[in-house]
Amino acid sequence: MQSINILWFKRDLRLTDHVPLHRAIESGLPTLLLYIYEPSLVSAPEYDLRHWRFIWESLESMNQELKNYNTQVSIFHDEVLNVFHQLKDQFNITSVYSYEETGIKITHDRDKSVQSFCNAHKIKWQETQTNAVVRGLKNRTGWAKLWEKYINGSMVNPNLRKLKPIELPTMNCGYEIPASWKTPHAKFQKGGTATGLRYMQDFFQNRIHNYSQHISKPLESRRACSRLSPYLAWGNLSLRQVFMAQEDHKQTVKYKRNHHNFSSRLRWHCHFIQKFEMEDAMEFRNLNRGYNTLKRSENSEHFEAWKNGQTGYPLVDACMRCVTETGYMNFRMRAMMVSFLTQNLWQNWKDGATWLAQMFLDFEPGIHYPQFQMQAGVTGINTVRMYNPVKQSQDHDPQGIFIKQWIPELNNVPIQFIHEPWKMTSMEQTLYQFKLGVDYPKPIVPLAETAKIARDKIWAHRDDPIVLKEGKRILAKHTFRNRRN
DNA sequence: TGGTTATTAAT
DNA sequence: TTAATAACC
Repeated sequence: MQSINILWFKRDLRLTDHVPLHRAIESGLPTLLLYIYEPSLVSAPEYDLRHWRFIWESLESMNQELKNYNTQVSIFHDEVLNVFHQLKDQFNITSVYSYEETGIKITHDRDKSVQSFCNAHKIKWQETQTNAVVRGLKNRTGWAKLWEKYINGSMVNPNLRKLKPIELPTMNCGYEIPASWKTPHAKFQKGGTATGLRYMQDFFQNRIHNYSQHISKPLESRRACSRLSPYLAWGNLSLRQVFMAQEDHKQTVKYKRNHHNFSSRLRWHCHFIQKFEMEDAMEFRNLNRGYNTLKRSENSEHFEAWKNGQTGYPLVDACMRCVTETGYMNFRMRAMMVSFLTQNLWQNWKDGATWLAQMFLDFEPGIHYPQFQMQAGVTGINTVRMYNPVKQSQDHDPQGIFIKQWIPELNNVPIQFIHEPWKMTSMEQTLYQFKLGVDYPKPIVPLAETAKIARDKIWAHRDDPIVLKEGKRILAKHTFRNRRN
């Protein structure tokens, strides 16, 4: 039997700055490049067609480049262990190389079973640290230094010329790859390193000058922000690749404020993933278990209204519809959507987190859950930020252009009512041929009242002894101790 | 990178 | 009376 190594791609769909691929190639053995679509992940509620499509585009982009080296990524659609078992029957597998994944429970459990499989068959599984996320830390002491070390390290570009092609026998591995995964969709960003690089170059050359000014605006942010999030989430680009490009470009401009603001957000990226890496129960439970006793309501009608953009609050509804259609939303509006669900509608964060995971093309578990819980106010260490959608609307979409783009029912509503259509009198509704409650819903909950109730409850609960005790634990584990407060 | 309300300072 | 600031949720 032929001895081979396996390079198992997960959320690292690229060929540049790829340490495991480099190590696999340099080992000297022929390396099988492998990607596996897993049915158990495909059926998980966090994932959506948009993700499988993005992955397909990423793989195609890799295979396009690999043509020059007479090889391809082998793509399967079956459970990982089934694929590994069949490969083991065909080859003498020496090592499996991959990146460490900070994922949801399904992928974590799968990794544990892969580890047992490897142990049982004397296969060495060599995992490499992903970006600046460090496995096995007990607290954050020294983590900032590790981040610096990673970000200032050199890129590791594998020598693809050394790849030795492998004849793969016909294998009976699971299912066809659905045609819908291979069909591009114009409204979503296209996957692949080449596309990611084009976004990056365009950002630094043409768009970053509006970054700080437009970052909070639902419409303008779509152009002024980098739009690199899906390429980072799926590993089309490495974090330091983006960071270094930013540093290089910063040297060429006079005003560095935008670069500074952008790079500070690149810093936050690994900070949150590290938090989830060290506290993966956040996928299911409140980080601060003191909040378990603060009960939320369960109202499926409210939840459905939120999901479908039918809450009666124009900016909330526009954002929800937009993210469903396009997979992207800027940070502030994401925070507002979550704030409305968990504070005004007083719903648990879990179902909302699952839904938006599905909708965000850039779904990154390690950022998603910590952010969601912070916004839901269940960490006990962050101040609760409750967004007023009317104020956000007046501040960041004053002309209602974004709102009207996503809520055509409001097309007839004049600008003075676009943020608060419920304030139109029946005479004005007749005048503008718009009927509240017919053309567009009345607000499903009163804004000021629900906000006050939520604020009072959340803040009263801050003094709960378990919240305080947990707060201390969380601070010690997840924040930088050498800092004051 | 919140919002609301009470308090104080500035006209 | 209003703008700025602090306190509180």
